[in-house]
Amino acid sequence: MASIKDVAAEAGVSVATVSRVLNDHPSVSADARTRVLAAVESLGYRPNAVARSLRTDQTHTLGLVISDVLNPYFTELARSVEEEARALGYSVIIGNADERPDLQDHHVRNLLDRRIDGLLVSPTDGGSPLMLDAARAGTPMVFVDRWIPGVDVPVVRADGRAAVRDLVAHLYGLGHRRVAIIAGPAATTTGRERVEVFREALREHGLDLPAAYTGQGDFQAESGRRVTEGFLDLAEPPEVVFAADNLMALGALDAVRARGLRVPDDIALAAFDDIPWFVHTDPPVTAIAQPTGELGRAAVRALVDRIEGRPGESVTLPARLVVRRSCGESPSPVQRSTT
Amino acid sequence: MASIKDVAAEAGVSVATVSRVLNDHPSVSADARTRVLAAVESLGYRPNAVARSLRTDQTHTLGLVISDVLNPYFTELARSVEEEARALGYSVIIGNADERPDLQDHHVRNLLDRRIDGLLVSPTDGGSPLMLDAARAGTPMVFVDRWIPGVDVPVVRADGRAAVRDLVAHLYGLGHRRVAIIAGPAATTTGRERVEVFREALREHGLDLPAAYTGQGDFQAESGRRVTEGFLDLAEPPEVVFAADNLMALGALDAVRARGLRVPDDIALAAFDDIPWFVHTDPPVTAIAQPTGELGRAAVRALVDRIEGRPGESVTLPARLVVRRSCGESPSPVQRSTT
DNA sequence: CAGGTCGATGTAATCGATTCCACGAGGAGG
DNA sequence: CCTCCTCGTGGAATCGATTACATCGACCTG
Repeated sequence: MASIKDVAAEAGVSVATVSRVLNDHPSVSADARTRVLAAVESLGYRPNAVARSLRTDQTHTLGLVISDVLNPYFTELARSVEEEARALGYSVIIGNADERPDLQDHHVRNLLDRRIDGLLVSPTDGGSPLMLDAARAGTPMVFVDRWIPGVDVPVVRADGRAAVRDLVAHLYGLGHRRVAIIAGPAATTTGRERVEVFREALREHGLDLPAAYTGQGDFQAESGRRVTEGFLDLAEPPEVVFAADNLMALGALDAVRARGLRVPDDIALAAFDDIPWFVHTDPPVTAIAQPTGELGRAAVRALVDRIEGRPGESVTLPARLVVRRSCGESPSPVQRSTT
Repeated sequence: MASIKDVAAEAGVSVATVSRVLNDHPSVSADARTRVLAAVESLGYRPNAVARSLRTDQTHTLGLVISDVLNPYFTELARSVEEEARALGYSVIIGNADERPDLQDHHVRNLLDRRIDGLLVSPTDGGSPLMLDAARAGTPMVFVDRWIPGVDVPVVRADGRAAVRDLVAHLYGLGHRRVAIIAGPAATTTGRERVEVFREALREHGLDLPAAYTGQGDFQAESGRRVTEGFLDLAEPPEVVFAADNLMALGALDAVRARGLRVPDDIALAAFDDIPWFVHTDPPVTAIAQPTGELGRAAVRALVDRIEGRPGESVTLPARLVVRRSCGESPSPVQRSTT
């Protein structure tokens, strides 16, 4: 690989001049500039980003640690993050935590060692010391979707409260009274919050969320299957299952199908997170849709603001209910989705 | 951030000794070693990967440029790639080309600038000069899923020939005669190959694949929708549509549903690439399943072999047909999938 | 015409690691 | 007791960029 020295030699100037041309510094003569550019061209020279980073202490790279790449929600998030970052002149390195705190820490450490300019995390647990230290040490950081309470880091997320309330009203209107939830890990904010919000909304309708109807999942498909099987084994199974993310809903569908039962006739299903496939599942799944792309973009903007010395604010956007057929047919045609 | 100098000062030794301890070089006294480790611990020192890479000319990082992150097939591939790479001591930087050659080149350039040790690509087109140059210049490289013919780079992929033949036999057995395909971009190997293999298999049954039944897609959902609408507008629409990937199958489902038609009664559907959601679509989709995880792992092994100076071989694994209900019910219970 | 300013350029320090080479101490062997 | 190794260690070069500082004309101005 040609280095800046080779270019300097070829153009008959010093490395300083080459560097100036490359970073278009004003005081370079037109003559020198053309000679350098010609040399760059003929040698196919590309600056070594490693050397540049060492010197400038900037990598123009963002780290993104997501909870699970197999989850279409996070995939879409990752895509919008990369897009916005690219538009702002940054690259993104993605780490997949697979919902495991140890893997999450592995990636955070790795990204920090690579001296990324900023970190975007959707934490899988409540308080990795590593991340707390990094935040305290001043590493620019933004939480997206999930967060760690009590840490002074901007949070970009969706508020599902209103949508969950709409969902419960919808379920109640369809006559469902025995309602269950497949929760996410209690160590995550979204894991806890979705249960609380759901329970609260139920209470407004005078409904209860008993322990037997509160299954503990981990946001991955297999746990959705397991919990749903537990529900179906109960003497009095619930009439509806609300999965706190789309993968656990997939697992729930697996479990129901394995028993030869049908949604929504035998048991109804709703999910947090809407994804394109929910339109085509059997039946189409009623879900709470987050403005995923907008979240990703807002998170990047907040992070880049922090990196470049501007404040960088928390953002909360509303989620909304998308009614389909997995909870039963609505007698009154209210709130029907267009899809 | 503490540097190696700080550690050296704290431990009362030279930076050379610190470096030796960190890379466990044999000739360091036990005394020095403990002092250095204590200093590392107390300062919370972590070596700067950027500086290290500059000196050693190794980043212990692989670049992975995939065609589309929103495609679950590539997501699964990315996951297995990262897993295997991690096991072998490498990190992975993912670039999403979004099926666009310009974006692909952007990422390849970016990765090359970062001096990644090796490149894993699933090319979106037939001959990016950038990649050809890189390959010629000796950058360790491996193609996965798709490849560029005539370039001396190992290819790790699935062979769908037998599975496609099985699929056609299945379709023929169900009485289908007017068969259409939604092809991928002709610039990709898989885009071309899947059509050819399909046409060949049809010919073995005396069936034809007319131009009107050969729609041009781009492996993304929207194109599947568009092509399927075209098919449905024909005076004599096909009885079956075979989508060359799962996203175009999703688009096809959208189009069929938008017309108020049903699969498989009005039109049958099959897809290349199997994904978990196909079990739960309405109806469950008959698909050709690739050994995705195995492909990702084999690709990483081949690439790391190249990087570390070993040969690094091409690998071809068989794909297989998974029959579900989207092509119609089989009168004879042959070849039914277990899922 | 002297002095000052400005534009273009080169020299060299620097970032944080790794590693070659030299050096001194101590032990083995003649 | 002298020589020769070996072992542990430090000094300094190096990787490829950026950038502060010095230099040198050319030009402007009083």
